[in-house]
Amino acid sequence: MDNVKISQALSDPIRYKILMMLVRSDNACCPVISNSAGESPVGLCNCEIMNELSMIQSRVSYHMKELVETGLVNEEPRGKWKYYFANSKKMLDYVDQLKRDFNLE
Amino acid sequence: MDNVKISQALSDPIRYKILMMLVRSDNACCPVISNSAGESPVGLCNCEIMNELSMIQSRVSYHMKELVETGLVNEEPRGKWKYYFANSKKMLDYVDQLKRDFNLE
DNA sequence: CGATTATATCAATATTTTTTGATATAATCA
DNA sequence: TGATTATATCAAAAAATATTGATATAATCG
Repeated sequence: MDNVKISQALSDPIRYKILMMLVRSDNACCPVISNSAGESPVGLCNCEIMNELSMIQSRVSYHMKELVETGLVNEEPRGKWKYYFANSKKMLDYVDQLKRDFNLE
Repeated sequence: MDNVKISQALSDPIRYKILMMLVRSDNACCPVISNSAGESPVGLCNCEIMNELSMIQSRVSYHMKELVETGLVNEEPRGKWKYYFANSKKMLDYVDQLKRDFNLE
């Protein structure tokens, strides 16, 4: 199920942290941009995450791919950078499904 | 963090399914019992889960231990059986923490 | 254009998680 | 009591994930 895959994405402390960073991201090391929804400035690029978490580049790339694959994160290439945005809609869907599956509230 | 550990518990399709079964459990293969909160009949024993999911006993044991360790499931030994109950409070805590961490709603 | 910078991917390794079968414990039943 | 039944645990194997370093791609900068 979709929720299992998302739980799996959230089950790594690094990815969980990155998601929180994205949610809270304002502008970054990289040039300030708007996302496609016109909100501005939001998003983080790989390099920012690397620096923030002191991780090597391929490791960041790997985890971002995992996150993007679940839909929890959207990406937007911009010049030589790639920006990432938290997808709140998807997060909410996850929570709502949990509530349904586990009879909450 | 606690939420990472819980996500990890939810990230296995079998455990996710068992949780749903527990939430929906009424009475079972084993004698009908009440849980310590006096609600009755609820809970499932190992054997029920084994049969339902066609899993060997040690595998069920392993997954139940994982679930109990997160607090998502409570256990109650009763004679030679062990009954399991979904802990809705813990599930709600998880959801609430998600909302806070990811700025939902 | 060539050099630099950002990111992706790949193969090898390491680590973690899951599964199995065997054995242990402990309660009930006859 | 001994036999049976339910569950736990353990060691080994299998499978899945994560990490690293190397190399590839592709955009920008001078």
